[in-house]
Parts: sequence; structure tokens; C-alpha cells
Amino acid sequence: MPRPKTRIQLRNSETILEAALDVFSSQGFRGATLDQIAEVAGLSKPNLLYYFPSKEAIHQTLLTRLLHTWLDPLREMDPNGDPVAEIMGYVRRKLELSRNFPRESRLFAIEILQGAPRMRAAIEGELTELVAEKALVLQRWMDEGRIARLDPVHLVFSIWALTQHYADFDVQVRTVLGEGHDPYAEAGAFLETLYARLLAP
Amino acid sequence: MPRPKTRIQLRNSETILEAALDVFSSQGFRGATLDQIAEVAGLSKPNLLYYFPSKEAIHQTLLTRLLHTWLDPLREMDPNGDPVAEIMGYVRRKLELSRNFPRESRLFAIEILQGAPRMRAAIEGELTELVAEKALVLQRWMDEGRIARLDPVHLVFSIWALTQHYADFDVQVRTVLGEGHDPYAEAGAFLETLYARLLAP
DNA sequence: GCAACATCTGACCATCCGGTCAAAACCCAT
DNA sequence: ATGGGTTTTGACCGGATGGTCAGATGTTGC
Repeated sequence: MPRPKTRIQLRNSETILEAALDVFSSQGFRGATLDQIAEVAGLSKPNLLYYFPSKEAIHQTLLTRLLHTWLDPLREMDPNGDPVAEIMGYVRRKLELSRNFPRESRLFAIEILQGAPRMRAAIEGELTELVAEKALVLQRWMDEGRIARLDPVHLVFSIWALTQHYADFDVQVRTVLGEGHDPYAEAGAFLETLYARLLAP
Repeated sequence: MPRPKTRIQLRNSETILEAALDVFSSQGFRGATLDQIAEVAGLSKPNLLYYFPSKEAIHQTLLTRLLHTWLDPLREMDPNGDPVAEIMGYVRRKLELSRNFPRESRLFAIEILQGAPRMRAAIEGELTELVAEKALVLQRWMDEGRIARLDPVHLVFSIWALTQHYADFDVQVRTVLGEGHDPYAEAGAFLETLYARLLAP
């Protein structure tokens, strides 16, 4: 029952988490059922509960993993690099995250939307601290006149909002755009322009 | 049972919708229970079902109302007005909507996040048409050199993303900002700067 | 090939939840 | 005040759902 030890445990734990991500991200926590997850995973319900003690535990594991993937691109923003290039790099990485991990993005969004009942601690701690740290870097860049003067925290919010939108509101984006569009490619170009203009000192 | 006729029917229907908005927007459709809604409304569960035929029907009523509130600010964008002022006005109205109707915003977000199972038609129809119409106006403004050349649809997406973020991710925004901030006032100032810089020809 | 342990499952349980219904309580025009 | 309609409710139902458990089936080291 403890976390992965044998090959089988590792494989099945992963299968379950993969299936759970599918279901949780499209139905929310309460909307998801163990039967659904079991079916997607190709395992029996009691078998899920052999690997994880509860539905809660599966969800919690997903959220914990998520947070790291989530914050890494911001962590990588180098205080010693070129300001515009660093911020652009962050935007690009975050957009890639939306493109490659839309389910993770939606899982996160649902959690926050519902008041972050199972993630408060992480948001109050790790996330807030990281933003505070990077806001200082942004502030310094502004003070040095290397980028335009803006509220650094809201600048970060804008990046989150604009990149996550494409994963979280995917259905809407694709419907409005219609056939024959590559939303992410277009978004990349649009955001490039947007931040170039916004950041120019 | 049909929609409001007597005073009591009107009052109770409203009470129920108000309570349902509270619960649906914070728990999602499946997460919400009739018992919860009944409790918030101060009515008994069977009494809810005297006014609405089902849980679905309550939800559907909310979504239908929502769509109008939602699209109105975009409708108001005047093709004959001053381009920058009109777009800024739309941004401001949309941000006001987030501030004054965060629950509606979250209800909408949850619906789209989960693939818009109960709103597809409206999105494919009304919403897509309105965006197409306004995109033409934006395109014309660009062709006339009155605002910068951008992808007009993604410009609209950016407004949606940036304004809704403050309602949908309220918990995160407030946590990261900490005490002593007025998120919406700051967001207003930030977005003013952002769109001024982005739209300048 | 076999013991010891890991993995898996069918059957089952308690609870929750959307919805029904018959009857009670209420309201109000006459 | 009384009768007819409206509103409200307690009791109940059937199905879904998270979780349990005893035992069956597999796997592995010897």
C-alpha cells in the first residue's frame, strides 16, 4: 500500500493517476467517480483502493505534483538575464505548459475556482513566496529602466491569465475561432506582440 | 409550477436562483446538492422542486440568464465610436462585471472548463456570432490605422482572460497580493496601461 | 514446486442524493 | 367562516457512490 516499490506498483499507480487526471480535470472532484476512473484506468474499483487509500488521496497526489510543474517555468526566470527575454521566455514556457498539459491546467483552475479547498496551504506558502521573490526581480528591472514601470504582481497575473485561458477555455477558443486555426500558434504570436509593446521602457 | 405568476412564486423563484447561484458557482453542477441549495434558500427540498422541475432546470435557468449579462458589454461596443475609447470601455465594463458578479463569472468558467456540456449551443451560436461581428469592427479600425494591427479575435480573448481572471481566481489573487490591496482598482489601472500600450497604432 | 507475499476481485454495505407523493398548512375571495 | 386553490412538508424510494472484506489469483525467491 505505501507508494511505489515494485514494478507493478509503479506502473499501476501511474495508470491510476493518469486516468484520474483525465476524469478529475473534466468533471471536477465531486463530479468524478471511482468507477469512471477505474474504467479509464482499466482496473477494478477495489484495485484502485489497493493503491490509494481514498478518492481524496488520488486527488491530493495529483495536486501536489501539479504545483511543481506549474511553478517551475517561473522559477527558471533568471534575475541576471535580459529582462525582456526572460519575461518572454516565461510567457513562452507557460503557454507551452497550457498546450502540453491542458488537463493539469484545468485541474488547477477548477481547484482555485472552488476556493482552493485542498490547496490553500500551497498557495499561501510556496506560490505566494515565489511570486514575491520574482516581483522583486521585476521591480528591480523597472527601477533600472530596463522594462516599463508596471505593477509587477499584476504583470505576473496577466501572464497566468493569458496563457491559462487557452487551456482552460479551450472549447470556447476553438469554437469561436472555427476550423483551420492553430490556437496556440496564434496565441504565441499575439502574446509576443503584446508583451513586446507592454514591456518596452 | 410554470414560471412566476403570483407574488410568492416570483419571490421564491428568485430566492432559489440566488441560492443556487451561490452553490453552483462554488461547487459546480455535480458538486452542488439540492439540500444545500434548499438550506441556503431557507426552503425545503421538495419546495424547490415545486418551483423548478429539476436540478438541471435550475442550472439551465441560471446559465441562460448569465449569457446575456455576459455578452452585453461587448454588444455595447460602438462601431462608430473612438476605437481606443470603445475598447477601453469594454475592458472597463467587463472588469466591473467580474467585480460585481464574480459568482456568475465562476459559474460560466466552470461550465466552459468542463467542456460546456450545457452551453454548447449558445457558444456556437450567439457568442461566436457576436465575436465575429465585433472582430470585423476591430479589423476595420486596424485597416484604418486607428489602432495597432493585431489578431482581433485574440484581442477579444485577451480581454476575457484578463478580466475574468480577477473573478475566477479571486482566492489566488487575494492570497498573493496579501492584505491592504484592492485587486480590482489595481487591475483597472494595470489594464488601462496595458491596452493603451497595446492598441497605440 | 512451493511457501510467502503481492495483487486482484465479486459481493456487499452505508450513505447520499435527486426526485415523488399524499397530506397538511396556508391564503384569500366570497 | 368556509371552500377552493396554492404552497409547504415529512416520509419515502431507487439508484449511485465511496469504501470494505474475505477470499481467489498471480508472482517471486528459494
